[in-house]
Amino acid sequence: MLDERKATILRAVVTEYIETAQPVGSGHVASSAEVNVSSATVRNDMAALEAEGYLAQPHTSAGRIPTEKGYRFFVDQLGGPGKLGVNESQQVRTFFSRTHGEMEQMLSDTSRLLSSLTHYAAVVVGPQHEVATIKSVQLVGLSPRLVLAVLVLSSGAIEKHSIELSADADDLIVNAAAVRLSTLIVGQTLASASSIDSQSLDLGESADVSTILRAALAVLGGDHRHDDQVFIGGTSDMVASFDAVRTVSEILRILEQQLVVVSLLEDVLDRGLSVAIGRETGNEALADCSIVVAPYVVDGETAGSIGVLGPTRMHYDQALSAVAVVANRLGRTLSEG
Amino acid sequence: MLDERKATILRAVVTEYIETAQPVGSGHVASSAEVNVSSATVRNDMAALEAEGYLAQPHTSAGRIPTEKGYRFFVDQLGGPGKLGVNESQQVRTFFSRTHGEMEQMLSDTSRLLSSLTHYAAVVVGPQHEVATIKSVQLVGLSPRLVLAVLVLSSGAIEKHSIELSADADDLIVNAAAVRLSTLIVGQTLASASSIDSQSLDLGESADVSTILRAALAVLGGDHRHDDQVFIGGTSDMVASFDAVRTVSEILRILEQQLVVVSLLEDVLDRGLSVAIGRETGNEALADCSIVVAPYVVDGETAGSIGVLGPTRMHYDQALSAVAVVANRLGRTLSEG
DNA sequence: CGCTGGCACTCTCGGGCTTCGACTGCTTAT
DNA sequence: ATAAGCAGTCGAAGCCCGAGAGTGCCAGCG
Repeated sequence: MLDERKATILRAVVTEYIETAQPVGSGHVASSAEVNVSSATVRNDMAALEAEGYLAQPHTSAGRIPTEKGYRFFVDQLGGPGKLGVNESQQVRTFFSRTHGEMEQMLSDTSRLLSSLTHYAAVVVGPQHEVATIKSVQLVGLSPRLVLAVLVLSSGAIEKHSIELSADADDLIVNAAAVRLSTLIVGQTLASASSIDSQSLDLGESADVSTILRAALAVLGGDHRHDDQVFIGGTSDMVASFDAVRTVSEILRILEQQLVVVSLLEDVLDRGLSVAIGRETGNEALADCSIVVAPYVVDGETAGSIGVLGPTRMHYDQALSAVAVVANRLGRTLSEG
Repeated sequence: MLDERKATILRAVVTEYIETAQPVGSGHVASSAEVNVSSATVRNDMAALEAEGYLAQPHTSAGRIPTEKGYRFFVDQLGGPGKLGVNESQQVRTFFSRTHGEMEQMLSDTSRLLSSLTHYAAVVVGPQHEVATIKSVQLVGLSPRLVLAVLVLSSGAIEKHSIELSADADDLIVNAAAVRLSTLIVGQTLASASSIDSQSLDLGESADVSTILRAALAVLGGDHRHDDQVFIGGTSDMVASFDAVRTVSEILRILEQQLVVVSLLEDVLDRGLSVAIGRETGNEALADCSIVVAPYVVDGETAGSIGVLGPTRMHYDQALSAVAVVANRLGRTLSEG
């Protein structure tokens, strides 16, 4: 597709533009170390690259800027994440050696780590609950008609659902229901628990108990996509990469919708990508942004994903390695527990 | 301090500046409805107001801009929150009539509501756990040396703490400890539970059980300030009020530090204020921001606080009423449960 | 004595103009 | 094919100037 020299020139333009945010002229490229031809030759090739859609000119007599296609080529030929700098890998190492305990805290800290590594916004999507098994279930009556179901999952995550009853229930009944519920679902995964047919179980129970049981199972079967835990950090860093407040506001609006963020990451992963550039993200408001994603694996299963969101002129190599390393370590750390 | 006319003029300048973000000249003020003197007279008074520190001039031959002192006077003479517009109160009413269930969800939604009412960033600090009583406590063994303590509070909130043991513990022992722990702390408040002297209780227990108990009580006694739940919404709206990306980035950096945000609000409340203007916030990075806060009361006790963060040229009356109304309704809604 | 109209002055903002410089594309020579 | 040179283009920066908004001050008026 592109001969070697054109590829080198394109690489040089992208690198330079990422660094300076200024259109890159043929002179700069020619004087760069990797290119050993005159600026005139570079000009010819750059004109060809523009014709093929890799570069664009803001206006005549300005330098060239990479298009999305240009970034895409650049990213593809990087060929996977490289190594992290020494400071960065040190930072990752000490982070994961110190971290322990509460999962939320840890995921939140991870998003901070990732944003501090990349200086872009970092997104950490917590493990899907579907695959975790239920360690314990408890029903607590908060008021006569309000019962709280508290699930503890093997991952250490906690899920709670409130159940509103149409009739008062006293503690004895609630406890009976809790015991029965435990025998039914402890040890199962959330997914299998939620598929229990509530019709098949009301044998031998009192009416009150089975009412609660049915309500509880119905709640469990509800939409678990809302339970995705999302941790976003480093928005202030990312913002500094843009110069229009307008753009910033739009990006923040996206980030405030956690469901959108999650599906954004999943979409990218589903398409088998680890980087989405500009409109590839599938979101018009992110036309000036790129996303770098990686899934992380806990106990052999893909559990969740992490990613960074930055400008299209992102330091892709650093972002790729940071995301890859953190995803890897995060998965390993969560597997140990 | 200020005669009636000067006060009216100051009011007019502040109102106009909040609206337009442009320096206000004597002509505009003179032609406004409340002022019935000539622009020359207004000029004289404005010069006096500037000398007294209420107004400032970006440069000669520009109009005047309110200083912090000017805003302060303006806010003080507002005399408490006014009424909300009909659309807004309708919005609040439908929100609180629909809301129910999970506390986190509700607080998060509340921050969305507040930001949509004001178009500024909204902060909702969840109820302090100290005052809630413990409804239930459960110990779940996740791995041989890792036990998760799950507390359900009367407020419906859940607290979880992981306990790392120095020796393996099997389920029987964990269960025994859980039972004992329940009798000790259920019904108490978190504060009183955490003050239980762990020395006084190891009578008659097996060594394993009392080890777990001591560890659990120690964890409960830990720093609860980290447990403050903070929900921040509407940053994208707020951002639109500023024009320098630099400023925006600094403000976001503050908002990312939830502990800072919480103490910011509490500081303001502690000083007996409901509005902090510019440097009054005590944070240099918020020099261009103002904060409007209100505590909310659950079951007669001050439980938490809500607030909005916007530019110093904020619509104070709207923000004050929105915060007041939402705080009121939120407190009432949480009291019912 | 306070208010007002008038006046001279100041300073920013925007348009128009010019210069400068960084590019490009093309043509021609090697 | 590559390089060198050259003419042409276009934005950015500087400059000037006029318009406009606003001020401060002063003198006169009720």
